[in-house]
Amino acid sequence: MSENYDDKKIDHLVRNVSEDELSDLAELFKIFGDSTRIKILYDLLEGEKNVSEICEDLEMNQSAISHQLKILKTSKLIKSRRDGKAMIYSLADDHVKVIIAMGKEHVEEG
Amino acid sequence: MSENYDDKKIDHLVRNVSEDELSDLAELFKIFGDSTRIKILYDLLEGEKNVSEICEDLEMNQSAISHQLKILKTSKLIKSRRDGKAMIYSLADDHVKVIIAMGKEHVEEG
DNA sequence: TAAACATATGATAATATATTCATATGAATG
DNA sequence: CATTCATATGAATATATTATCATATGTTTA
Repeated sequence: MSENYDDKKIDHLVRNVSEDELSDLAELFKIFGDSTRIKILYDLLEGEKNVSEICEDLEMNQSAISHQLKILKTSKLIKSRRDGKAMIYSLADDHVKVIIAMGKEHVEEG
Repeated sequence: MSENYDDKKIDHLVRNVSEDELSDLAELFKIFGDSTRIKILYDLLEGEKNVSEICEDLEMNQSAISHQLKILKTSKLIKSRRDGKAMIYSLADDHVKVIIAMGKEHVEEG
């Protein structure tokens, strides 16, 4: 991540957002709006992990995790590669970190 | 808004987030994860508005809007004051703008 | 190549959520 | 003070979503 967010950049990003773009945004935030998924994303901030590791970290069963991994992958928030029998997942980009950080700041101040 | 988000600040915010905090974050993002609510929030970026104005802007009926306004207010994303017969709503803080901006940047690049 | 291992997937049931309709509340006004 | 206007709210319905269970797929290894 090499970007820097100041007032000017934020104002520019927020200008002229169409209804369709707002709907896309809602879909994106919906992905973050589930505690299982956000825990998976946060888990992957530590680095790439396979499904079993994520299951252990979250103390949840494999099927539930796999279902949520699929949703996260469809949303392009994570990517995967195969390593032998295992599937290894990692974050697709740095926005996850920024979005979590922004949310945390709001929650902290509330 | 007078803050500036750089890598260092973001990394610090993202450090040591507890399970409970992640659940709170999920709840926050869930609020953004509905197109009616995010449209209301975006509408209020223009400034404070009463319920009727929001209904017209979104072309939705008053009851649906009021229900969502209540959810937004409970989440402390908006605040309200009375002006005669009207209730006037406005954003509670600047995080809304930042969170929408971050989301938009992700959506644009996807 | 059969068995074991890791993950994915489909169906189901339980739960949550959004909108609508009807109506209640609260303020202004003739 | 009765009516109108603006908003809020409760109930009901429709829809979406999540976790679980059972099982399928794909990979390695004995």
